[in-house]
Amino acid sequence: MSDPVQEQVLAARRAQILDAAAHTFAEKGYHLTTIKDIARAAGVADGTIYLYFANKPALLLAILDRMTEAVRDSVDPAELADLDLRGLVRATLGHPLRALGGEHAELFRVVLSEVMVNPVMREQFSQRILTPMSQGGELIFQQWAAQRGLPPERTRLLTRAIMGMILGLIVEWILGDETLTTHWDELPDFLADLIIDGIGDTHS
Amino acid sequence: MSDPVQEQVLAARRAQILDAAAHTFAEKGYHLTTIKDIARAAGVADGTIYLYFANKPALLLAILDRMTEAVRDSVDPAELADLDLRGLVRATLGHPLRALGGEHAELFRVVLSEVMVNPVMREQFSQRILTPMSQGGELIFQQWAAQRGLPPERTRLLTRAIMGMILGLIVEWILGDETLTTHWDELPDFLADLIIDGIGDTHS
Amino acid sequence: MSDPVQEQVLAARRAQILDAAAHTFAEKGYHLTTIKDIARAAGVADGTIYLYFANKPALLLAILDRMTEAVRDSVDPAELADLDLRGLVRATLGHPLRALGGEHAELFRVVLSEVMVNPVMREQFSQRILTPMSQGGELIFQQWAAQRGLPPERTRLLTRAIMGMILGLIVEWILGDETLTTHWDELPDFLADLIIDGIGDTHS
Amino acid sequence: MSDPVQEQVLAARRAQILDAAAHTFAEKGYHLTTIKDIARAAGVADGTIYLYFANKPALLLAILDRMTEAVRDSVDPAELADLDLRGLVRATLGHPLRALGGEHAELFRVVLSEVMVNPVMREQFSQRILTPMSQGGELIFQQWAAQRGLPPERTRLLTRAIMGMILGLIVEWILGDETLTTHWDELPDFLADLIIDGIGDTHS
DNA sequence: CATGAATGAGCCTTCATTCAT
DNA sequence: CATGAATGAAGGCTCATTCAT
Repeated sequence: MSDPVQEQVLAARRAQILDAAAHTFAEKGYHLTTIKDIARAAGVADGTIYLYFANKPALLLAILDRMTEAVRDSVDPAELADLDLRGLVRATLGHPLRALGGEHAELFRVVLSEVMVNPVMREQFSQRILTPMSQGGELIFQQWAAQRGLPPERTRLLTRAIMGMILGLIVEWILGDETLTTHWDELPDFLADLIIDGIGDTHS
Repeated sequence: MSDPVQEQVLAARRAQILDAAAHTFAEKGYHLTTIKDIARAAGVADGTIYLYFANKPALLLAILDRMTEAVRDSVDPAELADLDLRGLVRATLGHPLRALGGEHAELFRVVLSEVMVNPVMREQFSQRILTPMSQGGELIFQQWAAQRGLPPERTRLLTRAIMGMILGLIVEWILGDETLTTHWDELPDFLADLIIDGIGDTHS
Repeated sequence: MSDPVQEQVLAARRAQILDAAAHTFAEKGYHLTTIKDIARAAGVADGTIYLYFANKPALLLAILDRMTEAVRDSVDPAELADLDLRGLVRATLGHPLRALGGEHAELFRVVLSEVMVNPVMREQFSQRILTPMSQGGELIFQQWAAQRGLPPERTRLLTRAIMGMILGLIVEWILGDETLTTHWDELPDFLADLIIDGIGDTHS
Repeated sequence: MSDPVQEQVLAARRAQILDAAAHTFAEKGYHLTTIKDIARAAGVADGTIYLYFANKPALLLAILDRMTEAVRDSVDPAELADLDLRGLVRATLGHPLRALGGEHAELFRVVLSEVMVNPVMREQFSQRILTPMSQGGELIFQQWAAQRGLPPERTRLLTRAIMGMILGLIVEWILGDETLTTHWDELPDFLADLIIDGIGDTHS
């Protein structure tokens, strides 16, 4: 049990199964994937999976855990320290767009799909991904808003709006929007300008 | 067959089944709902459902059809005619937020969940909801963009960003964000201001 | 009820349904044919069929009845009267080979298939087709056997052997034997020679 | 997988299921037999059957395979080597009459019934049973026919006629002919005489 | 720990039959 | 008599989960 070598082996096997699950889920979707599919992809027996995970939903939850870490690790607070507003917004937008819009997209699609429909997953997703993002975003804008004398209510809505934009763009992208596929890399800049300057002709 | 009264009866029964399906899907999700569940909810026998719909997926598609009509009917072009930019944006945002965020939300959740994972549903959703919205949005901004000398590319991205914001906010709201639940009605105004003016300190 | 015109109409409708059933059974087989298939082919409603036939098996039984008549009608006792042995055998063989091997074959296939497995059909088939054929055959050979001083036992076996040959050849033909398809018309002559002369080299 | 003991166990279970299927099919017919029936008869769970057979038709095909082997094993070429014509014909007839007419008859009935109606089964039956029998028979008669200067065409028809006689007699027997039931054992001798000598009064 | 054969509840779907119109 | 919508029992098959080896 407490043998560190043994623990490593177990952790490795767990990871191997989770890799297989992620890969298969991404390919066929959660409901169309069978435990047998995952076992085959992982090169283990069906029963083995139940030595590492309680059941099929637990696999998806574990994948969500992993995604949580990936998102968390992609944020470097130090990096945000000396940026001006535009840089800040640009960075805030760029991270999730890159983290979730890249190769993890197929998996994110499956997770989000289940999150929308499964209460347990929804709760976990909110707690681990959405809430931290909201709070992080609010923190960033709070300071700036205080200087401008804006009510905190606005900050909260602003954060939601920006997060929504990110989430929605990823969804649109997942659904196959060609314009987004082509211009994905330009988005952070474009959106930062949009959010900061708006589109309005304020001088006329 | 061609008896108009009989046709009405059949249409009513179809609607009755579809109502039951929508209700049950919304409650338990698509995959956890059985045909028996729907039949019971509709007060008909299992087999009766197959007189009106080819199979289970067809029920979901029919629901998507219904949603399509609901969204389409909620837009009144005449209403948009003499609005200024701010009013235009406000209206553009308000419609889908109300149409999909209101009572149809539970259903929208199920549909979107399946759309993300099921190619057939995705195709239909893109064709019937997303593409019309994109084109409508682009049309609206095109004229305005032409006056400002902006490249059409920007118009396209702008449309996506705004649509994304709408979609993402609905998703966030579905996932249970309290701030959004509380301030849902203020969103159109708030977002219109954000999009037109931006948050930036333009005078300094 | 006793209105002769009305009776004609009813008989015609019954025949129309039976035609449709025969046609559909022949095409798809008994078990793969649905009442709806037959109704469509007959141009009537599903329920109408039950006004003329008790249930699905009854349709097959009625078809067997029809086949019985067809076989019976194809035999003309007068024709057999002044034939010599060879002619007699030839005629005896030719009739069923033509009656069941021709266009009725598809239907005969279905009937025989069900006869082999369904006790009720088997009983009927034996009573109406097999037994009459046996008795007819025995009658024909009896007289001839008596002249030769053969025991009646032999006559009975001989009849079975010849009937078996006919039945078996039809089955082989149904199963797609090419040699038989090509030489079907020569069979009566060939078989008559075989049965009468044998293949043996009787002089050596 | 490659454990020979385990393989034996699996083969035994497969046989056990196939036995149960054969028994139940023979009793109730193919279409009236449910997977549950077979499972119960085999003493296993429904799902277990699908670990050994792809689906219900596969069970029937496997039974056909078994019958093929039984027929093949019943033929001993060496035994036929030094027989005269009469002995040869007698042996040729006796084998299938015993192989298919004995205890396998019930099963043969079901198989033949389905063969007549199901293209896949028909193809398999032709390939595995009918064609080998034809070719075997042709081979046997060819040599003899060559000596007599008969055209090969006749040999082919002769083989079909004899095979047809066998097949047809089995069918008649299956359908419950009492004369055949009583005199089944005498058939090979009787038929051999009939085929070789014919019934004709060759001297008159 | 690993295996994978076995389980059996449960799902979607079909279709013969009925009966109100 | 004719219709055809409605019924609901039943069937083939899948697959998450267990447990003896």
